[in-house]
Amino acid sequence: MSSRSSADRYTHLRTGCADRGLRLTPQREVLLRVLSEAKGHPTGDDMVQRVRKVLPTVSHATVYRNLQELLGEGLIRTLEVAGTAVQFEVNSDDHHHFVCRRCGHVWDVYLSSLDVRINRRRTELDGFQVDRRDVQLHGVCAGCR
Amino acid sequence: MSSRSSADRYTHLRTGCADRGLRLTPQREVLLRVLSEAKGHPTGDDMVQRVRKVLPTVSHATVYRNLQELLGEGLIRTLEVAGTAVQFEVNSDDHHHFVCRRCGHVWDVYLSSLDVRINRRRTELDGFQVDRRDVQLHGVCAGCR
DNA sequence: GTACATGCAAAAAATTTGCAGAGAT
DNA sequence: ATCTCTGCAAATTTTTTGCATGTAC
Repeated sequence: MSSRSSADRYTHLRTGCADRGLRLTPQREVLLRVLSEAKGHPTGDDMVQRVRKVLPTVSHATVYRNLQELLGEGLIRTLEVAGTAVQFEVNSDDHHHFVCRRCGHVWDVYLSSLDVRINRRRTELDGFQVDRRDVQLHGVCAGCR
Repeated sequence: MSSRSSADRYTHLRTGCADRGLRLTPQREVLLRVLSEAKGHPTGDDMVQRVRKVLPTVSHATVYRNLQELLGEGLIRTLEVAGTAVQFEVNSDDHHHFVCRRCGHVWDVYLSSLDVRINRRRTELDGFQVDRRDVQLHGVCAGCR
């Protein structure tokens, strides 16, 4: 309900890494910090730039590899915005998104309730583990109408 | 409810283009056909290859430009799968998706009901036009567990 | 000590752009 | 005649890979 603080997010990511046996290298540590402090929806390259403010020699490869790893562990997630680089977001608040199909901008959407009922007859998900339900509203924002 | 046929999808796309003043060039016509017949979630480059089966000289630029245009008009949509090319899908059935965070594969999910209530106090969407509500389930598929 | 992580540098993949000419209305 | 659309070709952007070296545990 209440927004999680940046420090909380950092702790959550750090614990998540530890639990999964991911070592806490300086590069990864800075990335986690950057992620936990991120507002909006930075791209992979954004992240490289931000980490470089602290560790100027960090390589693209390292940041991208780490992002992939965190994604695979479910610690961060991505957003779909066609025609741009993948945008990342830290798993924290339970919020959703509106994406404008004209300008591609993303707005956060908070729900007061969400009821999703899967049609099991038409959907094959046996043995699947569902960790998250994301709602994306698509349309045209006020500025683009 | 029932699946729309490929011919119906094609008609829908073609009408959509006409309504918006998009000319029906041979290249665009083949692309619409390819889109309407697409199973799964082809990438931009997939689409180039498929159009080239009919028009071998079509350029990347043309296909990508057209995809962007159709996206902007809301006639097709994209899916988010980190670490892959953008995947497209024709606006047709009212289905949703499960994305495996390990292998990145996408499964179609059909819902028997969907109730989304926006918290207006916390969400600023005044003057926004919402055309679609997409649910993405995230987790780990049976094969990756 | 050992598996994991990084840097480097290059390659691969994906997408966009400018411009001149062709085609639709 | 005009405005849209295309092809070409190159550039840009984004992401990944292989391998030798370094380091957290």
